[in-house]
Amino acid sequence: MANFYDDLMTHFGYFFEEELIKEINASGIQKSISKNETIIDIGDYIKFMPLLLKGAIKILREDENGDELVLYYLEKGDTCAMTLSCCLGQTKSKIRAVTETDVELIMIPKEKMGEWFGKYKSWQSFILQSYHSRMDELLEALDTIAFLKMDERLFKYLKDKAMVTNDDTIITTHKEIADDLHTSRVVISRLLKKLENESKIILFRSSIKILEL
DNA sequence: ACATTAAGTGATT
DNA sequence: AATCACTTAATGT
Repeated sequence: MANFYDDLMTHFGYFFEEELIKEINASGIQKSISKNETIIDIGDYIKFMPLLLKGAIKILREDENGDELVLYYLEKGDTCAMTLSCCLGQTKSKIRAVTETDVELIMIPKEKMGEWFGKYKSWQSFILQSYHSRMDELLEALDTIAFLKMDERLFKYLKDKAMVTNDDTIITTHKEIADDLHTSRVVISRLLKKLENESKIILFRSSIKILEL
């Protein structure tokens, strides 16, 4: 008999009243997803709203040419603001969500969202707060792109990545980073080399160790 | 040993 | 910062 009541309590217990936790426990579906899976794609209709229990999810935007750009990461205790607006407005997703690590989450049927919004004050403020913090992160991402140079963006990207994976060694290739930051591999290779000379990182084949956190 | 993939480099725009 | 063309090094079969 699968039950995630305890997980719920540890991650959301301080936030939600017990009644609500029980409701989530009753109507949510727990899912484990392995790393690098696309859980929501652009154009998808969203039927569930995810509550993240473990792991991290990368939120991406894609342009007409299929080029990607990372917007922000979701961590445990977070939810995706996009699903909120999609569920409410019945529109398609405008972002892609890819698991950055192995992930455990609870899927909540979208019908419950509106129902709980009126019923539980804690749910209401949770949704509102999520919106707020997602908006902040979005603005931060915008600032990063608009005002920071590529080398600073790159270092911030590495630190963010180390943060969400809880590991100062990042397993990735220069190509992948280039795709995430929407630039070319050559540029990343050169900037990484520069960071290495500044003793901020150490480069290996297919992995990078961050020294300055 | 050979092919493939990741990373480094110089030159050009 | 992007692109090209090429090299070198590590890995896979």
